[in-house]
Amino acid sequence: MKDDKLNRIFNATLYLTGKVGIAGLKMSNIAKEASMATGTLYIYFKNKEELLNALYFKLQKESAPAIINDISHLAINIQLYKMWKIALERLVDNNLRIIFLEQFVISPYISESNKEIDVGFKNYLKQILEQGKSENLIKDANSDMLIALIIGFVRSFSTHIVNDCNGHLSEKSIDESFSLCWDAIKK
Amino acid sequence: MKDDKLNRIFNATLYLTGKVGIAGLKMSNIAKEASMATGTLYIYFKNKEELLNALYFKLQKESAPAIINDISHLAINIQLYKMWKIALERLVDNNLRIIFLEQFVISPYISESNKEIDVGFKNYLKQILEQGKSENLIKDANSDMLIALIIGFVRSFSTHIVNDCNGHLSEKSIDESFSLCWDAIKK
DNA sequence: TAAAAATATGAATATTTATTCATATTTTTA
DNA sequence: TAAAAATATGAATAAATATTCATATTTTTA
Repeated sequence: MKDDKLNRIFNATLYLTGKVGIAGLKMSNIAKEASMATGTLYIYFKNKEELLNALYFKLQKESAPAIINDISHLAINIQLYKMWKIALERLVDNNLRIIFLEQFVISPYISESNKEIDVGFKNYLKQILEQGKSENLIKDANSDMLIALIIGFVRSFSTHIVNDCNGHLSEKSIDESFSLCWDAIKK
Repeated sequence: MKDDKLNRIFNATLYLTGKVGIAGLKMSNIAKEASMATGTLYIYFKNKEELLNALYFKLQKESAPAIINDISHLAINIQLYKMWKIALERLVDNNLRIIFLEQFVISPYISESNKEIDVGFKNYLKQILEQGKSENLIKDANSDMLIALIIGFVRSFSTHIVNDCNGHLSEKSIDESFSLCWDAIKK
């Protein structure tokens, strides 16, 4: 199955990036981790650069919030809570992705075309925040500042959960952390 | 002057890490950026690994908060404000350091001895927060969660200032961002 | 099911990049 | 200030790692 091989390659790459960083990534190790011969990697990708760019592209695509339309009719704080929950759960489940994405964007491997793709998450968040401000629910602070708080916190907290709590994220943690977040941004 | 050469090497390494990541770091480029011959690097460092570890060690040492003792008699919110301000200003001034540190800790270059060094900042923050809880000023939430919010926000916001505001950090920004932070953690 | 096509292998080769070293320059010593 | 020591140079070499390719295996086609 072709997709299976691709996934094995991608998973191996993510796993190894978390372990040794992009600086330590070797094609031979990726192949070994994916249980295949080094040469096989070159059947699926022209070279290392294309492999990494393909993975980046896939991760970017997947990180687009799938739930945007379903929640737009809800109250702002509920929308934000749902986004918070989904983002936090995703980050905990996919902590390796963050490491890869953050390193990749400043690595020498990133292609020009991939540079242009950007997370819709931020824009969507911004939109909700602006609406919240107009409804007088959210502080009238600079949106970028509010976004920095939300995104910085969710990332930092998810890393803590992964590193110090063995990846176990309780409902209580989700609710309490969102509560902190909400207290910061609410009017 | 020996120190000058060392600084040139360190600055070149930081600069290039910001530009191409640790994955893209080449001894020849470091030398060129520092305006010296490649061989000269090997007079100051045994090899690439030692150069990077030395830089990491230096950054870690410098990041220890120098002002701890001066402010411990002040009210908790003032202590936190001062720490916030200093941390934010430092991060904006030294954004390249964060990039280096974050990549380095999971790179294959980090030595065992350097793994043990850790930031006193978190511990100090924890201490202040615990005191704040006992004085009923800070929410009775898990300290690691509060720390994640503070550190995540300050990092994320400093990155925004560097990337989108040309590194210009106004007093207003410092105060407003701290105000968000304080609203999140205060009782 | 036999030939053709596609996929897989990993040792051999090519490429990149770290490191060395013979030589040159600068600084220190006495 | 002249010899000795320290520092600097960058082309040559060594080492690490990406990529290819002759060969083997598996899958598809008809």
